[in-house]
Amino acid sequence: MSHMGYGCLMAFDRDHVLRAAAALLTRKSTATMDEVAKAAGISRATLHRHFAGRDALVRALEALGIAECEAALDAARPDEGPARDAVTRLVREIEPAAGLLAFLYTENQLFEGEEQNEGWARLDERITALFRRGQESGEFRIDLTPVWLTEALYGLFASGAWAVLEGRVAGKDFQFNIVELLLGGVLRREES
Amino acid sequence: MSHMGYGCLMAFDRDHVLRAAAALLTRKSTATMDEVAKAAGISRATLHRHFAGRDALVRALEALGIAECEAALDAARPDEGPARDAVTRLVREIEPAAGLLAFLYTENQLFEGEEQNEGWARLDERITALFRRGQESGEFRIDLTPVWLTEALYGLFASGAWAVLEGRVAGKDFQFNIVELLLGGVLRREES
DNA sequence: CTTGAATGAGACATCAATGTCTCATATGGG
DNA sequence: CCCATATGAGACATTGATGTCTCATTCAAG
Repeated sequence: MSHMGYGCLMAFDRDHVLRAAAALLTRKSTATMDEVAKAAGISRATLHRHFAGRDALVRALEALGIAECEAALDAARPDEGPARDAVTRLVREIEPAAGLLAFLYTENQLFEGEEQNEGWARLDERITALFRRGQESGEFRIDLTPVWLTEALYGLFASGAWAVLEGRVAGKDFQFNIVELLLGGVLRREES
Repeated sequence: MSHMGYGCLMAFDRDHVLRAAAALLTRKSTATMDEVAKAAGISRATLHRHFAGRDALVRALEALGIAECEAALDAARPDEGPARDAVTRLVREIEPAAGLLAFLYTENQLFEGEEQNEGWARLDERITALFRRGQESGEFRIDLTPVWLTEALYGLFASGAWAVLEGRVAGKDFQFNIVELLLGGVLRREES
């Protein structure tokens, strides 16, 4: 009782449960608590003991998604080197979280109330800053706002994640597809 | 009674109701039948008389979205002129339906059962064909598959619609933002 | 005016998911 | 071995949305 810290007997792995929930909800955003529990391999009672309710579960997933994105941003070193390379690194680092991100992106109920997690604003700011840096260095065109580019990047993440999920595109092309489309666009160019 | 065709006394405007529902559900995808009815300015009873249930309503919205997209494709003349111009026309024509499209795009329950509306497949095919035409004519790069480009276009539509809805980007920039990003990409180029 | 049709308002039953509870069981530590 | 703790299974009440029903009202046509 003294130190009930993590790791005593706990057959319960919070991280594992969250990831299972994310994987399921990415495919079926209306999944029941029962289905989530089943997907995580635990009973509904246990799921409910650790997450006060569906809302709390979604909030936890939101926090997880934000944390993974921030970690990805850290790992991508967005302030180093050419902005285009930083964008490439960012997409690569965020790829494992793309499914979760796609789910959260569509869970617009999160953004209904005014009490939205300020983590999104931080993320937006960091990604926006990256695009702005690319514009100021002359690498990126300046007629598309950094805010729009950030939104578009989210959309491409969602599209990419779903396209892979449904088997329309190969999972190994995820990074290539997003980076090449975002940076280079569709038009063919004669260039270096 | 003889000819109860549309237009007798009907204060009920099916199209108006569907558009109100689309506008509401685009912002709050979990809106109640009650809220939908209120948003459409009719009673829940009437709403229920014309749409057997929430499911039927969503199906009707799906059919409306597909019809609008097909109309947009027709109007865009995807087989005429340079493919890049056809894409530009397509984005312009589809813009009014972008919000509805974004809602349907996230309503992935529609694609759970195997009985998904074949209209999507037709649309996918037509848009994919446009990108393929651009590749074959040498306008578009060939290292991004037409299928991915189609998925990405959907994602950009959703991103654009939401960004406008939340006031992050100006509505008048919708077409420009999407077309320029999709065709030209972010990288700055020295060119014509 | 009279009539038929559609609507609005509200009552009502139904149903699914949620949240809470109890109890039996297993498991690890002392 | 004994105890504490966490879990699984399931019963149970609650809640919110849904779908159905009735009835009064309105409105246009005849």
